[in-house]
Amino acid sequence: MISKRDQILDIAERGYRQGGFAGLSFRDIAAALDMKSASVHYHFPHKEDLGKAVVERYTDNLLDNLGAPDAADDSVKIRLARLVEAYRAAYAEGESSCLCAVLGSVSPQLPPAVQEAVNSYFTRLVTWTETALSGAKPNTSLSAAHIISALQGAMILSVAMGDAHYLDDVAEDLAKKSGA
Amino acid sequence: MISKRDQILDIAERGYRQGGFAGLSFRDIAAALDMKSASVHYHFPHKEDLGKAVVERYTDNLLDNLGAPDAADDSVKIRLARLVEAYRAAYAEGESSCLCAVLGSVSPQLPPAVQEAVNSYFTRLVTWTETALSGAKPNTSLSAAHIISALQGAMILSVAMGDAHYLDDVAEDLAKKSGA
DNA sequence: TATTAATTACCTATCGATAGGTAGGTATCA
DNA sequence: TGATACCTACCTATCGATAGGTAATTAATA
Repeated sequence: MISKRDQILDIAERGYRQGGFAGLSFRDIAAALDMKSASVHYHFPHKEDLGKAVVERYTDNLLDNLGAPDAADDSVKIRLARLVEAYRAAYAEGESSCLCAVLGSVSPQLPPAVQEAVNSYFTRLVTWTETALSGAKPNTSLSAAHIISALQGAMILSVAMGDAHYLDDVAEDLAKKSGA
Repeated sequence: MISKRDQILDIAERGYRQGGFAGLSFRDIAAALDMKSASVHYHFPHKEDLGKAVVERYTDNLLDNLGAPDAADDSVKIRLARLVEAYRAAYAEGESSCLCAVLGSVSPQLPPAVQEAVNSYFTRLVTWTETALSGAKPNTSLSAAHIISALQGAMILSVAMGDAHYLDDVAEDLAKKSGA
């Protein structure tokens, strides 16, 4: 049985990804769970608390799914394929953006704790990708920041145009460049 | 002398880029221009009208700055440099995202007219880039969608991390790949 | 074991602030 | 005189947040 707290986090994550931080209210969440907004405040006193918790859980879940970036029995290609697949799956469920693309693009206007959580998301993800890349042939034009940028951008294009092919193209391109 | 309508558009563009569509109100705009919110409604009756106008002007301005994508006396490298420079300049003034990255990422929740304007932005920009790219050596791994994705993503990283180097790196990489 | 104390997870009701939007009046011009 | 560009004054709906209360569960104690 899934705790009410986690249900709130689920609704909030979906809501933020679809409409941004300012686009989802305590009442929206309460309505979706058939409860009162005051009860949502019980679990997360301030909106900043909720935003922070959503982003942190999102980050932890993603890194869990990605697994170790330095497992000896994985190739660079396999590691990057896991990364790309995570983004494709995220888009596929609900045709919505990466949470941290949505939030990161308006970072200056976010509550400090949420800002920091988003910052941490990107830091951890770039670090993961850098580690995953170590051992790649140096002549390949792959860099961690470039890969994350390309995925984030393609996700936005796909959402804005309602067409997954932008993300698919980047996936294919990355698969090719990461060799056999 | 700059018309009040254009001043509203200026404020709205900056506001949307920093805080998203839901993050800027008629009252915010009025306060910034030392007028009343009812007067903003005089120029743009509904928020949807304002959003649409902001995106359309943004798109037109960008394409104006980019110039013709098929001028005979320009190389592919020069054209792409203009594109990249437009994005770097957009970030530099206010360290804020591309308007259509902010809006596009929450597209499903935007008023229809704004959604269409954002869609049109990406369509026109990808078309421009495709034309600008024609004539490039086919062995280069450059595609219009990839370039736009990379720029949008890097811009988000730069805004979220408060560090322009993500955008700079993509710029450098693109310059290298587009040959002499 | 029975009683008490605390805690959990909600509720109703309300706060001041703010959202988008409107009706109708007023000053300034061609 | 009529259009333009504002204004005052207001509306309804919603925002995040808080106060105060209640039933059910759990922990501690006599």
